[in-house]
Amino acid sequence: MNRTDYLQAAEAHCERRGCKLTALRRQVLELVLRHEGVVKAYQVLADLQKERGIAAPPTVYRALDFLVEQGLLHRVDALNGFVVCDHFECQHESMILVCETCGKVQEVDVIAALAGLRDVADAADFTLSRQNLTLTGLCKACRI
Amino acid sequence: MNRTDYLQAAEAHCERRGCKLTALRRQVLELVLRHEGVVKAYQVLADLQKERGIAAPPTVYRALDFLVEQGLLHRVDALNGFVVCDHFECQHESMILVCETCGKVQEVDVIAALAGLRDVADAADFTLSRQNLTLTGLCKACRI
DNA sequence: GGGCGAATGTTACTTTATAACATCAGTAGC
DNA sequence: GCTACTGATGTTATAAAGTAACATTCGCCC
Repeated sequence: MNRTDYLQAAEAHCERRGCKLTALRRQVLELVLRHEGVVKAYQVLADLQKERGIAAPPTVYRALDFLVEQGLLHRVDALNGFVVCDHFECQHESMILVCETCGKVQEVDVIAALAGLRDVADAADFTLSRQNLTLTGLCKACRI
Repeated sequence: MNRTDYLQAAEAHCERRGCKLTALRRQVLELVLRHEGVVKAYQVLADLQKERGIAAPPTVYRALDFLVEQGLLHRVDALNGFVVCDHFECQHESMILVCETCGKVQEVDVIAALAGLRDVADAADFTLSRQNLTLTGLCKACRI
C-alpha cells in the first residue's frame, strides 16, 4: 500500500470509527510514515516545526495519542517511540520485534500464538486485553 | 520468602555470578522490596535521600541497572518502573501482568507458552532473546 | 604503600511527557 | 444570522525520566 492509499484508508478508518483525521493529525501521520521503523515524538515535533514554523510538544503528543487510539500507530514502550501499523483494519494483535543490535523493527501478527499466554494469564485470574507486545532479539542480518 | 532471606539469597546469587551486592545496591534493592509492585526510579531516589541525606539520579539508576542485570529486578517499560523478581535463580521467562484499572502487577512464568511466539518470530527470521513481557489487562478484582 | 579497577559521588544537562488554561473552528438549534 | 456548545488546537510552563562526563573513593593485589 503506497502512502497516498494508506492515508486515504486511514481517513476512511477514522470516519468509520466516528472521528476525524484532521489536517494536523494527517500531517503527523505523514511525518511518521516518512520514517522507516520507529520514530520519536520529538523527532516528529522537529519535522513538524520545519513544515509549519512553530509547534509545541502537546500538539504532537495529542496527535500521536489519537493515532495510537485509532490503531494507526503503535507505541513501542521499550523505545519510547511509535511505528506505523499497516493493518489497522483487522482486529489484530501483534508482536513488534526489535533487533537489539541494529534497532530495526518489524511487526508480526500473533493472534493464534497468544492463545498460550492467554491461558497462562487466565490461570493467574487475569484477563488479557488485546496486546501489542514488544519483544527483543536479533534480526536475520545481525544474527550472523 | 521473607525480606531477609530474599536479600541473603540475592547476595549469594550475585556472588555466584562473580559480582557484588554492595551496601548501596543492597539498600536500593531493599527500598524496592518495601513497595508492593512497581516502583519508579525517582521514588527510590526520594526514599534513598530520606535514608542517607543526599543522592543523585545516577546513583539510583546505576544500582537499578545492576539489579536488573543480575535478574533481581525487572524493568517494566510500559510504566517506566521496576518490580522485584522473586525467582531470580531459575532461568525463567516471564509475563508481567499489569491491570489497566488498578495498576497492580504480578509476574507469571511462561517458558512453555512463549514457544508459540518464538515460532512466529522464527518464521519472520528473527531470533527472540529471553523475554520479560509486559502485558496489560484486567485483574480479578477489577474485572467485576 | 603504590597502583589498578570497580563503585560511587557530583554537576550539569538532555530527553520525554503532561498540566492547565486560552483560543479557535465547526455545527446544531433557535 | 446568532448563540452556545463541543472538540481540536495553541501556548506557557513545568514535571518526570534518564544520561554524559568527570572527580573521588574504596578495596585489593602486588
